[in-house]
Amino acid sequence: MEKKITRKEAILLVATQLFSIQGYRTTSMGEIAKAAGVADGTIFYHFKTKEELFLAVLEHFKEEIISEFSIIEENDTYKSGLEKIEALLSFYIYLANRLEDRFLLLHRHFPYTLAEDNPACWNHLEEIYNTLIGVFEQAILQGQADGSIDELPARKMAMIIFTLVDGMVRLNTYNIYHTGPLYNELITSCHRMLKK
Amino acid sequence: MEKKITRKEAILLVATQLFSIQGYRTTSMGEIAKAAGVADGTIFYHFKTKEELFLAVLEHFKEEIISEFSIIEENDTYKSGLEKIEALLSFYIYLANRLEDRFLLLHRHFPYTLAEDNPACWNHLEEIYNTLIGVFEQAILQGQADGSIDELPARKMAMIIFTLVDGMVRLNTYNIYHTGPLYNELITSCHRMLKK
DNA sequence: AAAAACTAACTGAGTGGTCAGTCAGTTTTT
DNA sequence: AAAAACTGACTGACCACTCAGTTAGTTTTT
Repeated sequence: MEKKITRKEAILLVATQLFSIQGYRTTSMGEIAKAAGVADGTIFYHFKTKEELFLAVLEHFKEEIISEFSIIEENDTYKSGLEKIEALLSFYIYLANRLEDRFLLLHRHFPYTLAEDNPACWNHLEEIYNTLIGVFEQAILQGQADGSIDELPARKMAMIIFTLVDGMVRLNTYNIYHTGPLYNELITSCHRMLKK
Repeated sequence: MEKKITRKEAILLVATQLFSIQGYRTTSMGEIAKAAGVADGTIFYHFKTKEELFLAVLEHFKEEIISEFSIIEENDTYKSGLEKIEALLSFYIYLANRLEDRFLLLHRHFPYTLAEDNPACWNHLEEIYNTLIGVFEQAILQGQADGSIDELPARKMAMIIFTLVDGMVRLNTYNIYHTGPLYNELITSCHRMLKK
């Protein structure tokens, strides 16, 4: 028995793709309606405004991110903290590929502009970043406990590593450089940065 | 004797700021005209379309970047390649602060979307990135010659380092985290990455 | 069991507003 | 006087959002 997708879910799905790929301003509500196979008015029945629809998209992504990384966190069978960092880097790149459109959304400017005067938006973004940076921080702390990682400020180093891997994902989606061939250098660089 | 600014220059200046801060789609030609103290039609006298105005802004930024880094390249009195990397990291952050709006433009999505079907735009972006990455690459090669930097693939490591600084600048402008306190960790991380 | 009443989901034509680009005419420069 | 620079009212296209009404399904009444 297939669970049949509701119209509201269809709208949210299509909106995620179009907002991500084309951008918020560039995507019209009519376009979303058409792509979702729904009348223009139907969107406004489920989501009061365009902004509210966008926030629903962002909230859904937040929940997805948290869920993905909590699975990784539980399944914690790495030998050392340093090895866990390497595994997390791989997973981050894998996830950014699998959830390509949502990560693209995170690399657009609109969410951050909206966040300036929309506390709900700001909270979603903060939770997303806290999750993404948090996993690296935990691995660093673990590595410092087991002796595989040097005594460096854990949170700050986590931000450095996040910045690096996220920057690579971003550069890749912008199509200026293909960062795929940089994978080995990413791993060894982080290794050199952290090891005792 | 002040060199008096032409109307065309005034339009270009205002357009740079507004496109950077507000975004391309969100900024109307009327808004630019008003801010530049010029009639709506005047913009179209100097720039045929909005897209052409944007390209002029990007081209101007490209020339600015190239000029800034060629000065640094000439004034080359650092003891070792590794020390030059550190100096370049500082300069990058200093420049990203001084040319805040133009760097913001580089972190928006529109230029990359436009580049997909506009070769001129693509060339501007490529030259900008080649300049930014090139300076790090040269410093690495120099460091490998003088023995201060390990034998790693120079171009790839330059991209890694660029990604790291640029990602920090970007994270900072998005106001989620203030990356200023990460400056020391940035320097030491790059040092650990590269040193023999 | 049939009819009536009610309800949530949905529709699409219509509205007011915005915006890139035009153009006929005016002002400034050479 | 000719050319170049400039003006601002105007146009057609687009867009977020509204709303009066339709449809399908459920509950209540008879």
